[in-house]
Amino acid sequence: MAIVRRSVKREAVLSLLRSVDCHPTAEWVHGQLKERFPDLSLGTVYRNLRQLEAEGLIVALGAVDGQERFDGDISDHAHFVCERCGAVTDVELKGDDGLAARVERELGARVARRDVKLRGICKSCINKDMRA
Amino acid sequence: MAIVRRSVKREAVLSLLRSVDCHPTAEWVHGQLKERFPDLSLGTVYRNLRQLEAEGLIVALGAVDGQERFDGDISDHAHFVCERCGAVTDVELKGDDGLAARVERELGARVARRDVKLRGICKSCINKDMRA
DNA sequence: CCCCTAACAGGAATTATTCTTATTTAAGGA
DNA sequence: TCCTTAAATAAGAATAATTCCTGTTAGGGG
Repeated sequence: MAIVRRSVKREAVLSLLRSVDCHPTAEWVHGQLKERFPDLSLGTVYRNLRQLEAEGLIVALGAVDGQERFDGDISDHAHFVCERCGAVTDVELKGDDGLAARVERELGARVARRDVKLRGICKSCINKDMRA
Repeated sequence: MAIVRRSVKREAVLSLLRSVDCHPTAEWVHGQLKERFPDLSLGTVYRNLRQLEAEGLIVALGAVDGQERFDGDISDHAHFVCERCGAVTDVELKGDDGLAARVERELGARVARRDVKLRGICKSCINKDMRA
């Protein structure tokens, strides 16, 4: 019988990601959990993030300014990325546009997930520009 | 008056990107152009790719397997990314779904571009799995 | 012919991420 | 409780894509 060990630290990474609405980097996660686990190493955070992603419990959103972002919300939704400050905001996606089905038909591929990102300048960066 | 110097190498990078339908990495571009410019350095390729992107003449698609991919086709279209072999395929996008407009309204942001990616397994990787 | 500036090669530096190794931990059985 | 075993870990080394730096070259305007 497979020994199923739950890692307390991995659970902590997962629930942290689920509890925030930002889209943290590995380093941010490490900083947050350092309080509760003073000996937490950055390598452990990376390893657990990768494992959680492999299990489909979290999603990697791609790098913003050279650092990977993670999302604990695995529901189908889009993201707005501010190219000025790097902030990532969730955006509701209404229904399926049939794109995945079309790609499966036209390319003979199997589509596992879609990833919709909008890039631009967020409200607060626009306001900063005004004041400048 | 601004001195506008055309860089032969930058032009070569741009027209190479425009002439292929794959979505190359900087290293691939460097390898291709090495024939014509034996002393071409990888740093120059990176610099020119960045500059072309800043000018809006090419698009950076985000990293696949740790390496940035570039696209010389700046028309609004989606991409299918094979998670097995890393191949990137263009997918036509039919019209605007109004998402960008909704985000501008709801978030007060300015949306510059949308980026739609589908991930999964491409046809040829599916076939490889069959044979295995 | 002389500046001025962009462009360049070559290589060093940076840095996010992964890998390695020795160690610790916890679960389950005896 | 003690032992076995495999996952989990910390710490730090290693990797590798990308950027930065320095000295040099070359073209165009004046």
